[in-house]
Amino acid sequence: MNYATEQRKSIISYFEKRLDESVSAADIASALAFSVSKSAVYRNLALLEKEGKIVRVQSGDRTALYRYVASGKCEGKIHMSCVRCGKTEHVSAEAASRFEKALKDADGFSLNKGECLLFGVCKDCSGRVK
Amino acid sequence: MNYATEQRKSIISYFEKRLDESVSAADIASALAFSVSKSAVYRNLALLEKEGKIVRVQSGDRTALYRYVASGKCEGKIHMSCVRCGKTEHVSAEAASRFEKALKDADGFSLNKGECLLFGVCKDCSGRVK
DNA sequence: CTAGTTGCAAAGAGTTTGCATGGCG
DNA sequence: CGCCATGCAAACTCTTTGCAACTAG
Repeated sequence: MNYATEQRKSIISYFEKRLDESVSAADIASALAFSVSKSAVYRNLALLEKEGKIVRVQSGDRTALYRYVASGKCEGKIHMSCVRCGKTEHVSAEAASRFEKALKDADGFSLNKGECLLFGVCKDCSGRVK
Repeated sequence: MNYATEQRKSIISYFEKRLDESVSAADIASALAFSVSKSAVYRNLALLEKEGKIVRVQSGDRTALYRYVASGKCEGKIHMSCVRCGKTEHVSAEAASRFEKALKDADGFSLNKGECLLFGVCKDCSGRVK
């Protein structure tokens, strides 16, 4: 099962070029409009999510965003998104693992780091006036 | 502006009875079906969000969830949601503030704690077999 | 050849909006 | 009385699904 179709390859390669970004189904569908249909996009997103190659994350509005994790580059990374500029970055490894441990110890909660998206104001924006 | 209509009061009182829960527009609309219309629910949610009385949080699927923060009970609390049982709890204050500080120091990122929802497995579920 | 996959269009779910009516202050 | 808010239904957006045709293995 799971054929390597042209469509699937296009979608994966789209993700591979955007390792740190969270992209929506619409982003993919419009970028690949000539080679992949909208339904194939949705079906492959569901498949890839089930395989654990991508992770669904929150978005300010109500569209689902997906991030590619199969490359390992974002594996186990907590992402933080700036509410001013929208940029998304990784939480530094030390802060993340210390927090993970604290959560485990204090609350008995095992964090799924890759699924978490934090909100706040990034370094670049905290200087600026609102 | 912002009249205290019966509908608005009903919605706020609905939230006040569920301080730690994240509720959807549909939850409210069906609970108050006889006194508040669906559009009034959505319009009031938008209003309350703008006023900062409720916060919108992520949900596994694509429906928006809202949490009441005006009571102060959840103010500045990071919430964590169990991906197995769906329960949502507060991250203990120490873990949260230590993490907040680490983020600030290491990454220059100012966390909006109230807007964050973490995912993982809670104490009760981590014992159980999947 | 067979099971997984695709496209298209239609169906769904959740949310938003236009408009006339109703109610708070 | 004036302005904001409500109800209802229609409009929208994003996502899912049925089905026949197609294709990777």
